[in-house]
Amino acid sequence: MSEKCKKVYITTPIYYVNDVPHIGHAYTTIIADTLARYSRMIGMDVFFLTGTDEHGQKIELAAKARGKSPQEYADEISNRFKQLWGDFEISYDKFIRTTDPEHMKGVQKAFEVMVERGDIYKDVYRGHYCVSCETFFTDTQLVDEEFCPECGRSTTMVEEESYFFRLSKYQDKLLEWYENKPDCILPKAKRNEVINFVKSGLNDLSITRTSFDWGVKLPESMHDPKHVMYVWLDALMNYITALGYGTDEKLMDYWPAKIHLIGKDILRFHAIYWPAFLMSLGLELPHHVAAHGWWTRNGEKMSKSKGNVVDPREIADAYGLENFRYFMLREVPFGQDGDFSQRALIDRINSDLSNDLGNLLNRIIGMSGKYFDFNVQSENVGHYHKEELAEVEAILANVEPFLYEVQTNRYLEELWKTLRIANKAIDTAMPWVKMKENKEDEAMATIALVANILAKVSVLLHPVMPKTTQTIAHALGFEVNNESYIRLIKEKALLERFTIEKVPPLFPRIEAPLVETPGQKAVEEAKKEAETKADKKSEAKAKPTSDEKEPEEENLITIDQFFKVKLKVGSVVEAEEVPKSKKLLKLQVDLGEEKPRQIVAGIKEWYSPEELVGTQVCVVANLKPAKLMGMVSEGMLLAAKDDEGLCLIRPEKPRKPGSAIG
RNA sequence: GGCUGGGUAGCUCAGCUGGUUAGAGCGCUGGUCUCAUAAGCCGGAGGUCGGGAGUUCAAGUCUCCCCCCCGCCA
Repeated sequence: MSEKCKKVYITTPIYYVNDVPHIGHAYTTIIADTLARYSRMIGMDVFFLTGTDEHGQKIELAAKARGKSPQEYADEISNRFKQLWGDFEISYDKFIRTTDPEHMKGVQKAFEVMVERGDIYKDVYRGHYCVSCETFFTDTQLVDEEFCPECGRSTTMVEEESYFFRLSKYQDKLLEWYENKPDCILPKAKRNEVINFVKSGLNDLSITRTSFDWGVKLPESMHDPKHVMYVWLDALMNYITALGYGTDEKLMDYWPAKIHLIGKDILRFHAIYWPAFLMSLGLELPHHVAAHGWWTRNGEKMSKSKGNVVDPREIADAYGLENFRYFMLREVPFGQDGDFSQRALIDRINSDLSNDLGNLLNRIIGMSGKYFDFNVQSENVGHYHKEELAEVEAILANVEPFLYEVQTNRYLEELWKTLRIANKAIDTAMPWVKMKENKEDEAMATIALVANILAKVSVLLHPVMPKTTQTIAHALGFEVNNESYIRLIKEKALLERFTIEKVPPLFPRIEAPLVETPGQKAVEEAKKEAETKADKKSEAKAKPTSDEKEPEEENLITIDQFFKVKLKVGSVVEAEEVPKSKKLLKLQVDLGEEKPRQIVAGIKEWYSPEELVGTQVCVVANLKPAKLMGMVSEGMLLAAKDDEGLCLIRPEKPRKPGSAIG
């Protein structure tokens, strides 16, 4: 952050109220909170925004299904977010809702400006509409030119009057932006994706709808009351309406945003549409759009249907909010997906927080108490520990950029290097030996060195763990704030003296998982993991070379879960090669339904079309349709493969097409 | 199918413009101190750097081909 921009504006996305808060929301918000706290600590004037996105047909319908008005429903979910952020002590300055009157006015104002700029025109929107999903799709999104990519049902062509935004007009300007500001999109790898997308050509954007009501109406000046704004136009504008755009603009000098934190799923909207809107409005572009990855379970995306959703509140309650924050920010490189497991969380807490950080404080408390009645002076640190000091300062002088690039994992890693230096210094200097030799100055210098390192780390760790670091600071006899930041970090100074206070261990070690809910499966697994681990330890000592078998790592499923997969016998009625494909055959398979299913299978290397026709196969019948080389595939064949090749799994005797397998 | 980014120790990953015995953290393991939360510190175990070919005095690091994974697009 350069000196000239003292104002720092940080945002999370506004969360859509069709879902209650989950770990992904918590992750984004905690990153943003950390950046906001850091910026405040170093003396910036920070405005930190979060909120909820509440318009759109989905909300309208969800409300109706619950017998509520959209507003009632939105209020309810929006409150859930507000409550969670309250409980998580998120330091936001404003919580915006797209149903706020000021926001809606601001969006209308923006619409008018875009019209004046000649960037909006009226036309007809043609799209393929899936009644079941209530969603429009373009030609290219359709599967086999007809079917819904979401649910596989057939779609109908619908035409609707709509206003369009001239996105195409901004293609070159966007490319210039990406070119001139290499770090406008973080992480860098994502930037290429965006550039590619833009280079491939931008279509103008349909930005209004007439098919539902729950949204921001067009401005009066348009005299077109049947249109409402499409959700993305409405939603993205929150970043400026929150500052009063179009109403009371006194906060607008926080613009442009320092950083928009988002999940990778909404990168396109933030890296393409949003900057184009801003250009149209004649506003500056944000400095960074930073997209993070997902939290997964065993590599799979969390979802309600899989029952593997992790509740952030539950984890934070069990393990401590700040430990949880530390874990999320330390565990995974920014932009990458991270796998959540209690094992990983526990390992982080034990090795990083208990062993390295917490224990260091205890060592200081122990020695200072025993040898110096809890009073330690730093006067001889420079004399006895010049090298360690220099090493630590060199590391700490270079950590800031990691935070700006949202490389929180690297940032924390660097801080921990200094803790290692501190722990090592104690072992090398051995103050207890020095005390016996009556070298009290040296012993005190070592303790003061370590106390200073811990003090500096506390300051830089404060944005991540606000309360814990304050506890550490208090135990050392100081306060984390802008003043101590300037003194300890900016000026690289030492605290002259420490008045140490004995506190109980900050991070008790955790032996076994503390939570039992993230899906029954997950619990058992976590328990088993812990037990195995414990067993291994004790067994290793008792009988080092036992031939114990590793317990099955595979996840056991219940019979109910198995029966979710509908397996059926099918007869191959047609088969043909897929041109240009080395692997694929296109089959028509009779599953006893009205008409045969089309199944595209990667078996060309092992089977010819001729030998398949008339034979029977086993088919996964309720697989979501997929599009392979432009052809829809409505199922999957069962087959076995080893290094000698692939063979199909077939019924031993012919069965009626459609017979269930189970 | 097109285009990014990857495939490096059990795990997660560093390795810039090619150059001495390929690194870190965690895990495992041997040792050691005692101020400390059975923590710390020191050491070890050895990974054909996805496969193959090539360029070079020299390649994880460049070129070509192939295999596999993630992502974006079609």
